[in-house]
Amino acid sequence: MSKYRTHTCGELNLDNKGKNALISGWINKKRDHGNLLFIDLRDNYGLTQCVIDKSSAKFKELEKLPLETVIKIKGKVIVRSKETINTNILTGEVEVSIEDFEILGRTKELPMPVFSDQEYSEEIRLKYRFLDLRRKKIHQNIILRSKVISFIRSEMQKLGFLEFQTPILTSSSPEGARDFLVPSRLNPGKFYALPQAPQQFKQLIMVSGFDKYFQIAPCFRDEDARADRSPGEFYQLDIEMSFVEQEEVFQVVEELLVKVFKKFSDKKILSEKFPRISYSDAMLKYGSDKPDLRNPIIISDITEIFKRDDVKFEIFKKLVKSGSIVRGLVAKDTKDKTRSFFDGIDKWAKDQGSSGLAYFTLEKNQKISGKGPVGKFFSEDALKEIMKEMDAKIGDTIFLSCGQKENVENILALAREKIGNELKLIDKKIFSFCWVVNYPMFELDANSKKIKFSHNPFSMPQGNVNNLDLSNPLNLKAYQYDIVCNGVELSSGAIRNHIPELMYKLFDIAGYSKKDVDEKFSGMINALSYGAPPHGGIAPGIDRIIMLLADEKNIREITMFPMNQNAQDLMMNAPSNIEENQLKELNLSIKKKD
RNA sequence: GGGGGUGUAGCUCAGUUGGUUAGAGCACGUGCCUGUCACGCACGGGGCCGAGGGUUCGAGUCCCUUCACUCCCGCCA
Repeated sequence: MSKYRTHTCGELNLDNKGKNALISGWINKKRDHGNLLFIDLRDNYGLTQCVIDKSSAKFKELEKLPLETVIKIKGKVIVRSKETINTNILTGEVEVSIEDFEILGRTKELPMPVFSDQEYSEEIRLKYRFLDLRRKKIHQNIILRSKVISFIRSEMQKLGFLEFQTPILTSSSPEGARDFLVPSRLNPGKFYALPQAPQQFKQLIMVSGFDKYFQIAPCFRDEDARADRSPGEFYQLDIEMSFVEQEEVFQVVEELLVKVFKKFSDKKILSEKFPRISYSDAMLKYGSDKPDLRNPIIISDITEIFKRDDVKFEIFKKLVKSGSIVRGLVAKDTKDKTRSFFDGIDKWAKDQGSSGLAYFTLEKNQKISGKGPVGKFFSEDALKEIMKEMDAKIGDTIFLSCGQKENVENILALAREKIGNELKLIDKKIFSFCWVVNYPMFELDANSKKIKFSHNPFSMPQGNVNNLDLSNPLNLKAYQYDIVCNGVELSSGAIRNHIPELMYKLFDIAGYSKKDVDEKFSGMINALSYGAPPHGGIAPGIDRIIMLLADEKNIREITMFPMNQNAQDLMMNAPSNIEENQLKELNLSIKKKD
């Protein structure tokens, strides 16, 4: 028998009636009636109410113990009278009558209460993470995370995938995010980099003939944090398969994600066969490559309307003449909304850094007219055309943005979300997945005006690989795909380019010479030259999946020991200063900041 | 690197137009209370109002600087 317990705190019920029990845990809550004391004892599994009255010699001592003291209680399981049953806890039909107890771990005064639904500052939560993690909601989130990862692992194994570890100390790569660097003692002046993803390794695993690989892989990127993005490290379900085309990757991932989301959430999956949307369609209709498809609002391009003579909206017309575009969206059935609602949207848009949103509401008395600040600029014919183009009806409001494509996409994507929320168009009880496909291989860097890889440089371009027209690289599409769920980018993947000659050509377009490629990607390019199978994969973000399942907006709520926004661990005091001799060994010196 | 928000008791927060001794709930301490489950009641300890400077007869409150936390933009193949 265990020295500490015969049962956990979530275990006792009517079956244990009259039995002796030994339970250990934290004092979650006391209710002291002076002559009668209730103690809720908590462990990982649940709560058990324990009771003692003043006739017991132990009463006085127990009464004095502060919350969160760890104790062992010895007592008898007794059945609660009907009116004192607590249906909120697993053990609510019984309680333990305390005969003896022992203090296992004392506590100082708590810097933050454990028993409370209150919210606390991140600072205190992160510094005392071990207390924070005792609290119910986050404790359950972390358990959920563990279960999801175990489930994924076993499903992947069932699907015939093999799990492999890849190095944590590897080489810095020029593409992508900023690397975390680790100085090498044995190779003075040289550095390892922590992997941003096991990208090259997983491809090397395919070249090595292992066929189907997965890993719950830590990834390290030294970029600034966001609510949904930890600084430093995050986890991906890294997957790679040989001898597959895009569709075969889709099949595996759809099946897996549907299983995971069905098992761990009550929310409905809108379509188990994820709809596919081309990147260009997504940018047009949703202004974003991570559209929230729960939101029914769709963006349309009506630039042409502003070239008509019966449209007098001179500001937009002038901009259109000089190359701007006009796109807009329809807020359905908003004729009864107040002026302040519309102005609020316009003001909000300006706060987002745009030039604002023009709007008018469609009315019909004798004839169709536009009501609102810019409504008068449109003839009835023009309005009819707009209604046709945008699928708008009388009583709807049209919001318009005019400007450079990128800015228009941006503000309308935000407006779509904002208006969708304000009009309560977004069903919070569903998951709406989609594939975004046909990403461009290259894009123009806005600052340098140079052509760069738009996603992953190792992706396979679409078209006949033996006779690819590279004269207009910006038109080239790649077998590159993302999964988006409820507006969250869940994963990114691609069919890889396994043909070295083609890879040199593509890198050349992005400004890398053959020599550059040979140096920077030596492991990969070398391997591809010795008989590489066609292969492809994907890497769903574990943290984001858990966030969706746990319905949390902040990644720290599903991360056991996260860093704060400045990439500091307040509990462990990382990063920290190091000893002079450590620096010396590494041949490093710190330049003082002035 | 840039913009917004917050900072008052151990914790969560009030604090009016600049005006006496800065409040509440929880936690902690003392006492009362035998069926509570957010138990109740009474009393008590606890404050460099993030830090520094300024305006003023007088600053938690106004101004400047700075620090911390957070959200967003940039960044994140």
